[in-house]
Amino acid sequence: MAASEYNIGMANYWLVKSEPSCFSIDELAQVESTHWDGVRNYQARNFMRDGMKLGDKVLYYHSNCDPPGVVGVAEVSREAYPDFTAWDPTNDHFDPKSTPDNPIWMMMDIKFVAKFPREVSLPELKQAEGLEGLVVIQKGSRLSVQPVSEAHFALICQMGGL
DNA sequence: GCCAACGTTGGC
DNA sequence: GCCAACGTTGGC
Repeated sequence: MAASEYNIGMANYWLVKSEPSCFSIDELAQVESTHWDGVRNYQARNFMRDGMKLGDKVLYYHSNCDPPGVVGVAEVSREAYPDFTAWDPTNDHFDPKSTPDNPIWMMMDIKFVAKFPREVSLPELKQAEGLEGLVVIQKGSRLSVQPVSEAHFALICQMGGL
């Protein structure tokens, strides 16, 4: 199922990507909770704004590293609100199209839940039986916030040793 | 570091 | 509205 076809109202499980050199699962564990800012993709924003509800569980994925993969679980601790980093000209993700009166980008808060006893690498995800259709294993999948089915979520947690 | 895939921008 | 050019993502 393509992400664009996903029925937003039914999703309770998600996957977010972060480069560990930027913000790793260990850093999330240390700060307990953080705002998930800097998303500048409309599809990802729409998932945050319209789909992600308080308490929804989130797979935490490390991208752009070796190996990439799912490293733990977080949960939504505050639903979408305007991403104020878009209004700051000194911020890397500054976007002059967004203003306090008409914010176009959203962020949310997530909190740490658990780190997997073992990382589930991207090659493992691709090889696993039962993960067909998982967005992150599709070729060219760049979406940084993705819906995940309940069955896929449960299987990946099991693979990670939770 | 390379480059394919993808999203966005802007000329027309 | 089309599409070429461009910038970014992220696996490899």
